[in-house]
Amino acid sequence: MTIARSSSISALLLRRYLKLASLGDHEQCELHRLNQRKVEMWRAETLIPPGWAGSGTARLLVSGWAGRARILRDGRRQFINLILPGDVIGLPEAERDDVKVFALTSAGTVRADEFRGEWRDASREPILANVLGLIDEEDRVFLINQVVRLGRQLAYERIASLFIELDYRLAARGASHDGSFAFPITQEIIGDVVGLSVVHVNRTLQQMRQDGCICLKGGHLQILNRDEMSRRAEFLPPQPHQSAKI
Amino acid sequence: MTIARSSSISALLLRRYLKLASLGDHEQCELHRLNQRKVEMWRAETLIPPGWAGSGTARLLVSGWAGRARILRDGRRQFINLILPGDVIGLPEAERDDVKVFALTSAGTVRADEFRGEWRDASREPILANVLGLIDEEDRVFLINQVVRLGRQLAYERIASLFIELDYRLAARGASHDGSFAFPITQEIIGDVVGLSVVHVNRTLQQMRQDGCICLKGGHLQILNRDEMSRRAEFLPPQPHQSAKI
DNA sequence: CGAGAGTTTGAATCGGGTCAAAGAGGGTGG
DNA sequence: CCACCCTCTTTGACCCGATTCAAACTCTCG
Repeated sequence: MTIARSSSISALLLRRYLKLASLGDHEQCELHRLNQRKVEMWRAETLIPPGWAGSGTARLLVSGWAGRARILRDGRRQFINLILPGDVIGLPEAERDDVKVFALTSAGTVRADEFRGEWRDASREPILANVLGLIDEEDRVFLINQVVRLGRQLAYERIASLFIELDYRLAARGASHDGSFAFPITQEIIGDVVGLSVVHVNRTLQQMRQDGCICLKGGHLQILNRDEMSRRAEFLPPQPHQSAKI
Repeated sequence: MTIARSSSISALLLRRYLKLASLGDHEQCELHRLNQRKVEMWRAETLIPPGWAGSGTARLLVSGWAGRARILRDGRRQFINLILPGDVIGLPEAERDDVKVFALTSAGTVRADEFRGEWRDASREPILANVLGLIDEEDRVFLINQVVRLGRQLAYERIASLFIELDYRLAARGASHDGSFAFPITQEIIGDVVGLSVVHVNRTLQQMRQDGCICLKGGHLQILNRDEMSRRAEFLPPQPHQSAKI
């Protein structure tokens, strides 16, 4: 029953959620309500006003990329994870005052408190609540991948792992085709994600180019040799649980 | 059919949970049921049989330490987090076939599927479900700390951060007093937690001793200079949310 | 009194960081 | 349309934190 243009907010979410469960008309209608919301744009600054943590509000990122990071006293910065269009910002477990959410590009968000309230209520929204639960699970797997990357992988492996993961996540939203996708962040940010210096990120990217593994230019990334990249990355996609309740 | 001594399972959990919410008689009774369970001992091997993931079962660690780790092809190992007495093993989000749970000492567990089913049902167990939610939240904060440690901290800082975090967690269970607690794991395991080689862990510990920051011997750790250790660690304790529902 | 596991130490090496400076784009205003 | 500027990328030289290899030492336990 949805007409949803291919670029609408609900269409983005639908593409993603339909890979996790089948949504009925009701659920699609619910998601559709998001299209009416006003989009607010932000410029490379925090997407979460200080003191917002635990305020019960949530926002949905509809365009641009963002990232959750912690800053150490002396300025060192570490991104916990990257936030892509279709991800929710402001979940209580994740948003704390010591962890800031940065807009990495100009980014559009809409209010979406339903993601914390109604839609998580399994008795009222069994399907949606289940899907959101599966997504939480995926996110936790990505966090685990991040730990492994940072703890035990070399520069080449870390970046390969990140790229493969991004491809995986973007593909689920229809934003990556054949390992080719828009890639709007700087090498400095890559460094703060994978725990390396800009300089070394650059050298490693050169190496990947030379190996014929990637083509990265003009804000666009293409994974040319997925086998080699996957092998190095040892990336494990989150296998959704067979026993998804209901 | 155990008779609850002060070291009983339910007492351990009670100490911890009472810091997060006030439990009524009903909740305490529920927890008390755990004391009747048969304890199974394990020796330094996986606590989760392969294929167990998503089977709906959960176990409570009642003695000893464990850890969740991922092993890379060439043998590199990275612990995602440490599991202490009173923590639950087998939550669906965390237990996947590619992540193994190791017993780091001989360890006792009891079956505790309630942690995944009944006790998480907010309509039947509002208080318990809320407490378990808060604990999930804490765990996620510790995961974030782990990412920051591995991504942007030096050896000294990483280990200091780990020690302070362990003290924090153990104190909540009444297992640490004045920064002094039983510490049953080897330096090799510390290394696989904080992403360093055994050798360098050793050197760093020597340094800490020399600085008068710690006393570590005979399976016992004492934090002698908490200020200095905290400063270096930049450890942020998980502030429980002011607005805990109900 | 071994034997094995864990800890400690030294020496050589390496992955990655830091510093510094030179290119490359991409906007903006004249 | 060009000059200018700011941000991002790239490259070289040097340095340092951490790893690796190897061997000695210590402790515990049978």
